[in-house]
Order: sequence, then C-alpha cells, then structure tokens
Amino acid sequence: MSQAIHFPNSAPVSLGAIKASCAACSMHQLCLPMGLDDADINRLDQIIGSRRRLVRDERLYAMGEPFRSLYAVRYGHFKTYQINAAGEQQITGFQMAGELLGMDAISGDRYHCDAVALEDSEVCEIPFARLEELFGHVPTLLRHFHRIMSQEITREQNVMLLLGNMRAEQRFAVFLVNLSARYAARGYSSTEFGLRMSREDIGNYLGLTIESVSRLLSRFKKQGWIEVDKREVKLLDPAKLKAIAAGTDQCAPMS
Amino acid sequence: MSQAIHFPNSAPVSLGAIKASCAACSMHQLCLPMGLDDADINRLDQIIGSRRRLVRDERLYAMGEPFRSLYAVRYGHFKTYQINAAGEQQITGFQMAGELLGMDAISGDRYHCDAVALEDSEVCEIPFARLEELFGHVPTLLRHFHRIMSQEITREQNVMLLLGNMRAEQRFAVFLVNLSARYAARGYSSTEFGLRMSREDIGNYLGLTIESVSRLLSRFKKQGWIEVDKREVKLLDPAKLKAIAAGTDQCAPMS
DNA sequence: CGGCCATTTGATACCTATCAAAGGTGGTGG
DNA sequence: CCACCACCTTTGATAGGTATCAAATGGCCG
Repeated sequence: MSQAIHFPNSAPVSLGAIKASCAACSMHQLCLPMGLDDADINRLDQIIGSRRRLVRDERLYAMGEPFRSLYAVRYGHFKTYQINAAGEQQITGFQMAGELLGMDAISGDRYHCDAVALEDSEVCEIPFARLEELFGHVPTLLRHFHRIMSQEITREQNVMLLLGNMRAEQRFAVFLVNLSARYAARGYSSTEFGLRMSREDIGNYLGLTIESVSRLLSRFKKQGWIEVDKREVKLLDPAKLKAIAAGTDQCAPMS
Repeated sequence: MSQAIHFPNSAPVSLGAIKASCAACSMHQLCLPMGLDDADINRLDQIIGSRRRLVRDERLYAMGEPFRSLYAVRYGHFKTYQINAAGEQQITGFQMAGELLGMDAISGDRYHCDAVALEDSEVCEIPFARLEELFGHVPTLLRHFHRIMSQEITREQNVMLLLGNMRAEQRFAVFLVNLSARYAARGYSSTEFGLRMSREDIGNYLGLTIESVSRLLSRFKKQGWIEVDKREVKLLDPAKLKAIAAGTDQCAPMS
C-alpha cells in the first residue's frame, strides 16, 4: 500500500535532472497549479526548474542558506526543523506529496529551517523570482499561492494549540488523525499507513520524549484503538481517535 | 511613556469612520506600505477602507465570520486566539501598531481566530479583494506582502519552538525580550513598558497557568532581573534575560 | 465603604521527563 | 547464511516541574 517508490540511490543530487511538468503530475490538484486552466499550467511549467531526487536523510536546504526557490514535494516525505542558539531542535512540520517547502524563507531571503527527506523523495524546484514574475500574469495562481501561505499559518496555529494546551494522549491522537486525513486526501488509505518518521521525530514534533511516544503507542494498542508493527500503523477506531483529538472525549465537561 | 492614547469610549464601532491615509500614518515604515514610493502609497490609500476604533475587550472579528478585510493596527494592542471543539483556548499572538491581522483567514474565506482589543485601539481596514487588484499594479507591494506573510510563518515557528522545548523560565524570558525588541522598533523604551495583557493571557500564550506566570514574575523580581508594579515592567538586566531566552544561560553546556 | 476581580502565595498532586536497562531490528562482513 | 554490532524501541523506576486546589491579599470601581 503505502510502500515507498524505489529508484537507484546512486544519483547524489540533481544529476540527470528532469524538467518538471505540472500537467503530467499526479499532484497537480493538491499543489500550486490547483485550479489553473491548461494554458496557465503551461506557463507555470515554463518557469518550474528541474526536479531533484533526494535519498533518505538527505538535506534539501539548510537554515541560513540563501533563498532562491520554493520546493514542491512530488513524492516522499520531508521534515522541517529549526535549531536555536542553545541547540534545542524543534520539528515544525512533516511534508508530503503536493505540499510546498520554503515559504518561511521569503521574509529573510534565507531559509529559516532545515528540510530533510524522511525517505527517498523527489521535489520540483520553483525559482521564486520567476514565480513572482508570473503572479502579475496569472491572478489565479497568485490567489492560490496566498491561500497556501495562509493555510501554513493556520496549520502552525493548530500546532500551537496542540503544544500549548493538550495532554500527551490528545497530542498523539491529533497527530494520527492529521496524518490519516492527509493520506485520505491523496487517495491512500486513511486507516493504514506507515510512519515515515522515527519515534524521536514524532516526539520532538509533539513536544514529548521518545519514551512518552513509545508508551502512547503501547497504550493506544492495548486500548484497541490502533495496531502497530514497527512503523506500520492501522487505525482500528478512528472515531475514538477523532474524539480524543478534538478533546470531546471523556475529560472536558463542555457545560 | 508607554501610556495609551485616550479618546472617548462612547463610539461603539466605526461611527464617524475616518478615511485612512498611509502617507500621514506614523506606522508606515513598519506596516504594509513599507518601502513604497509616494505614488504607490497614494494608490494604496485609495483602496484602504475606513479606520475603526475599538474599546478595550471589543472584538474586531470572530472565528467563522466571512473574511473580507485584513486590518492594520494603527495604535493599541490586540490578541488573537482560537478555541477548539473542547473549549480549549490558545492565544496565537499579541499584535501592536504596524502589525497586520487576519492573514490566517485568506485560505478559508473565514476568520480562523478571534481578534480582541487589549486596550482602546484603532485599526485600518484593508479590503482584501481590492488589495489583490492592486498587487497586479504595484509589484513592490506584493513582494512586501509576501514578506509579511512569511514573517508570520517564522514567528509562529518560533512560538512552536518555545512551546515544544522550553521551560517556564525560558518561555517567560523570550516573551519579555520579544516585547522589548518590538517596542524598541517602534521608538519606545526597550526596558520600560506596560504589559497590555493580563497574567492569564500571558499564561495562555506561553502554555502556562496564571499561577506560574505570577511566580515567574516574583522570581525574576527577586533575582533583580526586572522590576514589576502591577502591569508596568522594567527590565533591569536585559543581557541576562536575553541569555536565558536564548538558552545560552547556565543549563546548556554548548560544547 | 464594600464587593468583585486580578494577582500573589502556599501545599499538594499529577504528568511527563529523566535515568536505566532490556529487547528488537536491520545492516555488514566474515 | 549466520554472527555480530549499532541503533532504535520498549519498558520500568524515580524525580522534577507545573498544574491544581486553596486561601489570602490588593486594587479598582460603583
């Protein structure tokens, strides 16, 4: 099912870079070209740079590097994280096919976090200067770009709510339900999927330790809400998980 | 010093609305028109809607209301917060003069959180549809708008780092240092200012209880790092506070 | 002056981090 | 093919930081 697509790991970077084509991309209904007509998709294709393949753990860009391009995930998964002066690291998001990387770099002309592939992956490079030129000619594209940036803002607000107010159990339920919904939107199973990230990554993202994540997995399994085998997860009681995630389960009295 | 500007509290909403003028606004070097030449500022002035005054605790917009306009804070302070199904509330930010409200609403055509005035305040209404029209004619404005949105994304990532990784003491230091820097950028004292928000608001924003915030204030005072009298704060040892905020103080070994 | 609300301070409980060790898993090389 | 090793994950015991519960204090406004 959610098996990673395989290709030779030999190519180091963008060797044999292929010109991207949005029209032919299976993600174009989720990605930047969403809602564009054929003519406008072609104009977008004109400016899209090369594709780039990354192997597991390879870094797409690093914090502090000059910002030139956004990247659209074609397949695979990424994590983005920042590190502060004290070395504290926080994963700010996990990105999957059809999602855009690098929007936090626009304000400072430098990438604001690191982006690393969680598995063998491929991205489309979108030179931002050329995208800006295109905005003047394709208002639909501009409007959609604003929606994507705004979505990223609301997504982060939801994480703030999670980190600021929720217990470990609720955080983890939110995490699972969120992955489930995103896979559903991509035509994959909403109840069976592989976690692309380590327990440590999950814990870091959720503001928990690796041990807590492990305990949560065990507890959820014992309760019969999920099945777990290594990184493969099966949601046995999605409704229950959603209730926990929403906070409408047990605890809150709700007047 | 940081005394609020007073005006009659009688006007309920946008009674006696005044046409805004960016050119004459003291915030135009921090706000949307930043970097525009006179001609472009005038074009922006054409589309800016009326100003709106709000009294303390008055709501500018509510979550779920249809999105029409962004709002630029002219003076005063706001908080934005969201509430989830279980009634858990999270303050997602405090906004001051020159900052933009409502960018999280673009993606869904509805406001994604509530915005409430922390004191008597005034905003400029910026009808988003008209702003979008202007983007096609004033590329500088569009570029700056993208920077502002991107800045909001990075700001929220910093809050994620705070909520996910930092102890109460560090969170609170980050909070004070952040306010200090923003007041400095506006020409106010970076060491003496009034907190516009209640202890409860601070706690909610930082993922702490009101009691913890109160204890932190007492501890910081006892350490001689700050002076506190009600909501007036004086930073006595900004360097120490910055070190704590950065995490480079005491704890972390740093190799 | 009195009442209400915000804030402070104290005692205790709980959740999750931390420390520690065992158990699995995957990869490498003989 | 198997043995070995490094690393990830699980599980247990304990500690620590905040939340929670409770009560006192103080300030503001009617």
